[in-house]
Amino acid sequence: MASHASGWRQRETSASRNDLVIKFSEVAKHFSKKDPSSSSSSSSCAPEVGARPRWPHPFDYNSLMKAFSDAGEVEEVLRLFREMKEDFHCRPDVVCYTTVVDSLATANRPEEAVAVFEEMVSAGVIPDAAAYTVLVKLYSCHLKRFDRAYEVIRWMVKCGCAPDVITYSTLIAGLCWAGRVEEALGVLDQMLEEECRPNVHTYTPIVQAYCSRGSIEDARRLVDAMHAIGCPPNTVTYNVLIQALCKIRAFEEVEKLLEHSDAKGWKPDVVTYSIYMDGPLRVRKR
DNA sequence: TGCGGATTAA
Repeated sequence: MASHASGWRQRETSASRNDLVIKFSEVAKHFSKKDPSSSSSSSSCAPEVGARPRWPHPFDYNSLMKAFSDAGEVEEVLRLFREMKEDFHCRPDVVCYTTVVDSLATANRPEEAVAVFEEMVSAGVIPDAAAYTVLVKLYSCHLKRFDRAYEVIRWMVKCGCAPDVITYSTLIAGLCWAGRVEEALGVLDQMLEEECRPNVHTYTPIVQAYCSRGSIEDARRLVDAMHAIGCPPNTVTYNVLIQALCKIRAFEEVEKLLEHSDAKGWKPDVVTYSIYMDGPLRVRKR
């Protein structure tokens, strides 16, 4: 494997192009074997507009609302939410409220998302960590209102609901996307103090932030540190790093990472090869 | 048995 990538970098030969085609077809075969359903997108799994649950119970409503939410059909989510309350007098529970709030937040309808959260609280439904985390995501990732995000976390603590890894990782991701890496590292420290163990989802956005500001050395160091502290980077983490390395044309290093992927305990996927092939091809096109 | 988290792109 080491030979073909350095081939692309050095010269444009038909042999290296053939290698690329062969590699690609291998990868394609691998994925079609492994996951026969991967061709169907999430939207094709969406229920039909106007669908109703079999039973007017929160569980059934939520399953349907979630399916519409995943498909980006917010109006259908809201229709079901209204229907369960008004037509069936079926009281939504935390899970239902969280699905609706998240769906609105994702659809960039923050005011409505907050209104539904408030409705939940005034209906006497106690938010859990997932419900609060959706609010943290809204303020941190969507609105970049970090003051509000911190406020939500203080609020949940006060209500006796401890923020968990996902809550903190969500906040960290928002900070990283906003370029506030140092602050994200502060949140990481806070997690450690509270003995809330970070995982790959916590570190990967930080790796990403380092990469996007060009601090590749910091990214490399963090990836190594993840191995050392028993939170090994996975394919997503490596994809982030590989993309940054391709951008600075460090194809030899990418090649090494791929070569040692087995030993490091991760497997390149479609995204990896898509990044990997795009890099050298883009350079060659110049 | 149903809710919240990180990556690519034409």
